[in-house]
Amino acid sequence: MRRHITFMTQHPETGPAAPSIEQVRRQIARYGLSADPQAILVAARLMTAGARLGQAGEVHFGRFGLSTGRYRLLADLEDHGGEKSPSQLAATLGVSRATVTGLVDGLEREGLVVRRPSAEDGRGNVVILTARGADRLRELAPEHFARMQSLVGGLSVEERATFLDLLARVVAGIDALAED
Amino acid sequence: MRRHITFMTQHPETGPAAPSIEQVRRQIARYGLSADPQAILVAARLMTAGARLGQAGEVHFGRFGLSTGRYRLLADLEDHGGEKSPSQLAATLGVSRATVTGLVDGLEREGLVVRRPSAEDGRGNVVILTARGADRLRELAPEHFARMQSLVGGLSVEERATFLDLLARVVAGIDALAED
DNA sequence: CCCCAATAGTTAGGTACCTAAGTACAAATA
DNA sequence: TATTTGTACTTAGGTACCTAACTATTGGGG
Repeated sequence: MRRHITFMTQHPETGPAAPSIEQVRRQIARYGLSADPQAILVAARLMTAGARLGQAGEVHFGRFGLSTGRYRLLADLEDHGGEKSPSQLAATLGVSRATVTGLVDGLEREGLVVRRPSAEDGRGNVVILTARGADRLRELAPEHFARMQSLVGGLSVEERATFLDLLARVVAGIDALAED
Repeated sequence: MRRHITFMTQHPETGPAAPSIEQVRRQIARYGLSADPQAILVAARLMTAGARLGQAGEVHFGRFGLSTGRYRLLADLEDHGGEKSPSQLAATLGVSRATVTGLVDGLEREGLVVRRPSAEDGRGNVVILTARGADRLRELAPEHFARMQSLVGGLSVEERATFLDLLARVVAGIDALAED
């Protein structure tokens, strides 16, 4: 039971080419810098992997008539009893309130959530998961979790633990990328 | 010497909340599935990290009046002698030709590249890196590589090697997410 | 020699993000 | 009590992606 999805149905086949260590060395040399090629390579590969993963995620969720952002909103909503304000959603999803507005717009068009004015706060809305929305989540769950699991299926339990640890430490360093 | 950048100048402060193992367990239980919570957690964290890294990357490149996509195009161009067709760029960057059209549009507006009709192929263009474009790359290189390096600065050389290996194996499994 | 399929690039429409500005309402303060 | 400050959400405009459709040109097969 596939829906009218007009995006992300073709396999792009491509995916960003992972940079090679030689390419990195060449770049560093070109500007006469003293950076560690291995470190740069790891960072570059991680960014490439992140982009590829993001694109694959869109294809994945597209199969269910959703996008990554819409799925995350729906799942977060269900995790919170099916009712939450846009501001709360923005905070836990880590996106701006404007983005939540857009996501809810789309989900509401599809009938997966509804907006109701907040009882306590005259300024606020409450986004409510509909039965249709809950159905959609239930429907995609088996395939979703199976695919997520197969994503890291090539790693042993110990390797996954190691990966989780290393990943967390890199994530902690992400702010170094953007800090003033 | 910062440029007229109107996007991504505020620190969003937020960043997607990393899912907890309990949250994952709850989701799996809700649908009566038998997925391995640890595996799901790793996959979810990786997707979150990818998204965060992508956003941080935009902030990073925004400091130089560029975006991740535009920087990658510029760098690839320089790596290739400063001249390449849009199709070739699309292939190595792993994006669609339509996306390259948009990226080149922006870069051409800024005077960092120019489009010239191809001599061999009447259908084709050649995108050429301008002196201004090369200057921009040279200008941002020190800060760029320093930040990239500090991104993985929390990892030892051995850990980085391990991370690179594990990452490659996960990337190899990415297609499992989107395959038919 | 001509036609037709394949390719190069652009355009149109859609999605997710962002920032900044605008509107409505709440809460704190003078 | 009136004003000011802060918060909630939306809207406007911008960027990067995507697919699908369209134009132009190339190149192979009848």
